[in-house]
Amino acid sequence: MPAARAEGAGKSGPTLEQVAARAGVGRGTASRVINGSPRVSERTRAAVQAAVAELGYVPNRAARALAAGSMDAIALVVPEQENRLFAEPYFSEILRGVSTELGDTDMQLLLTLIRDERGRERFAQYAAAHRVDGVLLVSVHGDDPLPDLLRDVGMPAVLSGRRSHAEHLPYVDSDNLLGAQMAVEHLIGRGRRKVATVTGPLDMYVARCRLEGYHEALRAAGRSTAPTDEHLVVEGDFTEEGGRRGMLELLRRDPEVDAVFCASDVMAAGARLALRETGRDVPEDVALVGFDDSAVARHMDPPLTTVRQPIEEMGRAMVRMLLDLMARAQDDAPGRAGTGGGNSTQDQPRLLLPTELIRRRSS
Amino acid sequence: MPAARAEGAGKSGPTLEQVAARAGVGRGTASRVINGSPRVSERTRAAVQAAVAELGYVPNRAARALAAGSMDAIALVVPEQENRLFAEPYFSEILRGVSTELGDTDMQLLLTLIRDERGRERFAQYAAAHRVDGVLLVSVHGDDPLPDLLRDVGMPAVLSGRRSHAEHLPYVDSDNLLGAQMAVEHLIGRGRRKVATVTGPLDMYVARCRLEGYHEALRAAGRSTAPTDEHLVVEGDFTEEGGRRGMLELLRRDPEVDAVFCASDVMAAGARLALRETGRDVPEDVALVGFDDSAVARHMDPPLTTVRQPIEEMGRAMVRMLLDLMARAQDDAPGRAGTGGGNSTQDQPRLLLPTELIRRRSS
DNA sequence: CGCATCGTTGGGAGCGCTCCCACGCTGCAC
DNA sequence: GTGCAGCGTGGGAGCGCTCCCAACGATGCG
Repeated sequence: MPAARAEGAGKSGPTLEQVAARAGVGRGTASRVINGSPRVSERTRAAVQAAVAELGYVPNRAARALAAGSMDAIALVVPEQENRLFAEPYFSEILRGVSTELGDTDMQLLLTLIRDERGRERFAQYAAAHRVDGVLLVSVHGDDPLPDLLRDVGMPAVLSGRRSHAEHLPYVDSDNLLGAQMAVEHLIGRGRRKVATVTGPLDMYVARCRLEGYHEALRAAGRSTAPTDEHLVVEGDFTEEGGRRGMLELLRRDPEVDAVFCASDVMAAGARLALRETGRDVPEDVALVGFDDSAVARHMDPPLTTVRQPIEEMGRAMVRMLLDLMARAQDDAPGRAGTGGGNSTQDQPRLLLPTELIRRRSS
Repeated sequence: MPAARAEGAGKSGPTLEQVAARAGVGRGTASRVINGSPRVSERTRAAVQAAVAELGYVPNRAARALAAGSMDAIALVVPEQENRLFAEPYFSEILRGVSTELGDTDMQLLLTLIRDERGRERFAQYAAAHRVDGVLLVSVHGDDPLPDLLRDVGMPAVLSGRRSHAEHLPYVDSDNLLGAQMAVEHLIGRGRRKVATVTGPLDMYVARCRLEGYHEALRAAGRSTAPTDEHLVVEGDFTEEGGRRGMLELLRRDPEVDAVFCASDVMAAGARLALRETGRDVPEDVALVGFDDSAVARHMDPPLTTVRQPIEEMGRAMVRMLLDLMARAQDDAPGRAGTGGGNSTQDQPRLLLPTELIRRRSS
């Protein structure tokens, strides 16, 4: 047992070279073992692995990235628009899912909050220069140029949530329509006669989906969806105050409303406020259902029936999808132009995860 | 205006070499301009900057890191213990602060969730190999070996929150003691006679601080803090159910309790539940104050009086502190052993940010 | 028995950058 | 006029790694 220990005392750990030397093999061979190449004899592999363990070798990412041309890192990009989605459990759960799924890889997670135009541009440039291998885009607005920009420079990217029905980029989304439909069907099933809704801002696709789910449920129940009944639909903005105002407006239009589906829990909280102000009980006078199953829902009085999305799973799925895209990009690059496979830009991966109704006392 | 554009078509952007060539200077000079070295003539600087702009040059981080030995990246480490602190606004606000402050640097933010022992070890090794330049540790437990390990390998690190009164590592914390004291003084000021408290888990320093603030306020008001009054102190665990049980226990010990300071909003929500179960009104029968000013507080019925910490500012301060430490480490390394400065390990930077009482209807 | 083949292996050639040494050149003192 | 700082500057030498090609011994075949 040679007394090899005094090397690389202060700083950075041992190098591949040192590992190779200790294992009595060449640099190339050591590299092969570490990267799991099959073309190595069992004996050699064992020797190198022993050396790695003894020296506590950790590959230098920078060197690896430089030599291999890939960064072993993906960016999670969060546009910090009014930090709405940010404080919600949404973000942290996505993060947890992403991180969990990434834990098995030795891919790095780079977190990028985009605050303004300047930040966006900076990131765009950064991505264009291929400083990351892939990008996860959380809650992009429909008019954000970033997604298409990324596609143009050939940077693999996955969206959380579609921007429109015809989303042409890879995405993972939850089934907002069906979720909303279930919520409203639940309300109808409880015998409610006048089921109204406070929608999200209708320039957001997610809001339109939930509204459509509302309509779908009414239609399925054989109830009119005629324009004359549109007075039971009010557009909100996903804020508490918006929910409150929406509820007040509904009550003004029709005091006999006995159920409201709010397109977000926060708006439901606002609606709850309005109901209290006007002396109505929940759920006796008006049943309330939200969407998101955020903390607010559990803590409302009464606890709010709501629709849960599998957010953590969405994060995980996004990562899986992105890694897949990255591998595909990797394979496509070297030569093989028109193989039999035919991965046209048309078959972008997409995934719709199921939503679930959480019944609580508000309905 | 030469028609130079067809270079580096598909992949990665232009290199320093290309920039230098275009500017008609050497590689070294171009590097100097880009890194803002003062030893460059004005003319040359302008020429290089023009070339950079024309080519859309973005330095290759990997190469820079490899050559310079620094990674231009810091890690934000979040131990994902029961994801408690994670869902709270705490985490997202810290993140916002960190990200904002980092926006001015071109430092990268690496997010690392540590889920288990294995993850911890992995990160420790990672850090030991100097794969990042600094570490931000969020909500470490007192028995976590990571902080000291980082110090041992000379990795700059800043904690959010002390682990004990004698924290010997750089930290940023909020004034929990004074915050709690203000809360309880407020309760006393409102004429409450029997002010109780549900603490956090007392093996956490933050919980002990808040408890001490409670005692301090009582003492300042000339009220007994004798052991006989300890029946007004119940240990909770920062969970809703813990708060509920704590409140029930308090009520059992003394049904005439008329005010409770809960060491977290979530526990206050639990306490609120218990009060409702036992038919007590808030604030008429029992006044309630929480801590954190989380979303729950605003949405409780009635809205919860609570203590706000400047969390985003804490994030920013942590980054500033860490960058400072990193610069210092940078300077210390080259030669200059015992300069006049005398930066012994004793004067670790530390910062205590003020807390603020947010008055709402629950008190 | 010689030659092609295959499974392994060693190590050179960079990846793009920073560091640093050496090289003009100018300006000034001698 | 010679000497010598000092400023800008160019470019070599790596940083630690992966990629790849040549080389090697052990086989298998004609």
